Amino acid sequence: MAALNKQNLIAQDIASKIKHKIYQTNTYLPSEHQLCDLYGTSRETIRKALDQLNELGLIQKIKGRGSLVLDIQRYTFPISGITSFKELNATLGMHAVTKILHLKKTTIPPCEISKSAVKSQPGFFVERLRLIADTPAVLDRDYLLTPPVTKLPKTAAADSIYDYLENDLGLNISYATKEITVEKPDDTVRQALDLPSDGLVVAVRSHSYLADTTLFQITASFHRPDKFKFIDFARRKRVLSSDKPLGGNTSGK
Amino acid sequence: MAALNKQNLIAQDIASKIKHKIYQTNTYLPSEHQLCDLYGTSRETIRKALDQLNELGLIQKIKGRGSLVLDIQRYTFPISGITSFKELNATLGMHAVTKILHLKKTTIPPCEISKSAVKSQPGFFVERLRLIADTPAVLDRDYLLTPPVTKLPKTAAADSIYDYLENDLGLNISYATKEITVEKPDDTVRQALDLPSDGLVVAVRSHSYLADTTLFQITASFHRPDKFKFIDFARRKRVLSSDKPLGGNTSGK
DNA sequence: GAGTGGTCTAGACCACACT
DNA sequence: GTGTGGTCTAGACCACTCG
Repeated sequence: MAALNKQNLIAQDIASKIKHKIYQTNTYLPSEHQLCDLYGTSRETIRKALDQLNELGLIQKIKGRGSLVLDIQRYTFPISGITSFKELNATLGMHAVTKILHLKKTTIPPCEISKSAVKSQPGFFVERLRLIADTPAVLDRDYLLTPPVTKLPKTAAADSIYDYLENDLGLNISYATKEITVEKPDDTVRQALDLPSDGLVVAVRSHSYLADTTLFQITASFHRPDKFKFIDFARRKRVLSSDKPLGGNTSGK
Repeated sequence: MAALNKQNLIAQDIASKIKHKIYQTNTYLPSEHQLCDLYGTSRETIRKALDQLNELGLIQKIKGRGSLVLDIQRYTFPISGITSFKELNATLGMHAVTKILHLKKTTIPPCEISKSAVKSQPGFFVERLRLIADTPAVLDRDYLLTPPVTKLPKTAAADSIYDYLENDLGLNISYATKEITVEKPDDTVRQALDLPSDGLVVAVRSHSYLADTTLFQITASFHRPDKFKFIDFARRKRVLSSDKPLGGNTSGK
């Protein structure tokens, strides 16, 4: 399913060894040179594999010392980012259940779609309730646009939509924007999540795109405030601060 | 301040040109080959620069076509991730004001530090109120551990602690874990943010680390629910799913 | 000084998109 | 076919850490 190139295989192999404590927390991985021998590749390929693990927060590379296996995995494995509920459920062992409330083919009105979209689009609407330990925790509303998403069987919605889109429809899911706010629920949400009449709800709205930048999904997830937890691992990025262009070409005075 | 290597300079230059509309949204950047000529570097160096922009969500690389400038910058410039309030303020033009409520040197009790830390540590405690358009929006509580943070003048706290740590103390801020929940505020928070007695508050707690994995900061930010918005850009990562190690060595059945 | 990661190069071959 | 990005290589030099 994923790519079968060397750097990904190596990254997955090392990640798996970290997960299984073959490489232990607070110890160093073999040096890049040793990994070259181990996997029979060039150093740049090893480095690209390690970069993936670094980005995920599995390791920290320290110049002159080595690549240290970090401790954060426990609570940061793959949350945040763009991950499906089923994947979360699996990695966290949450013992959750999904109940489909609605699933229908409709025409999605522009207001439900990005501000930029002008005309309405056909697609699927799915409303699902997620129960954790038998109590309602999340209500998901998904709009799946039909130019890329041509079919959506009920079994896929009950299992994992992402899994279906990637493996059955062969879509190349690439990135998403996500926005978290706290707001007043509508009646459906309030009842489904069993919230008090003056209660608030955490709304996570996202737009998801394919590798060719096609928008294929708009989601709103409503979480009970007392069940909501969002965990993130972030690296410091220093790209956007300073402001003068390089010596190159345009924008002179 | 940042690194002075080619790939970073190129990334910053291109980011700046995107910001200034020299490279426009929904158009393609010059090809990697052209960028090689433009900057006089090898292609791998160009690619590493583009990878940074890709990771930030500024561009989308499409095989066979080119690197498309994305549209998302408007609302996703550098939020999320690990960014200081001052940086946010600057990039978003929020017109915000910081008021210092407390700043003192103390001994930080273990309970305020990571579960793993056992003994108490000396450090600074700072409590700051952030006003946006003259109304209280966020209360920040920062613990700065004194092994790395040796001094903390009041002017730094009023301006930007990150700026001070990076530029004056020369610390190499690298990564953070972050957790968002919704909870009942304590009295101080409720009063400072002017919340109703039964109201909720959004809590963002984070642990920040240096490049050598030293913990240097523990923060809790309390946001008024009606002012809170968290925006994120995320790329789909596919590293941690499958589970069999490579042909390499250990873990046989 | 020996070992580590950080950066960079100049090639190579591939897969994909467009025409 | 031409041009694009995706992957990979085998080297090089540097900066850092640690003994």
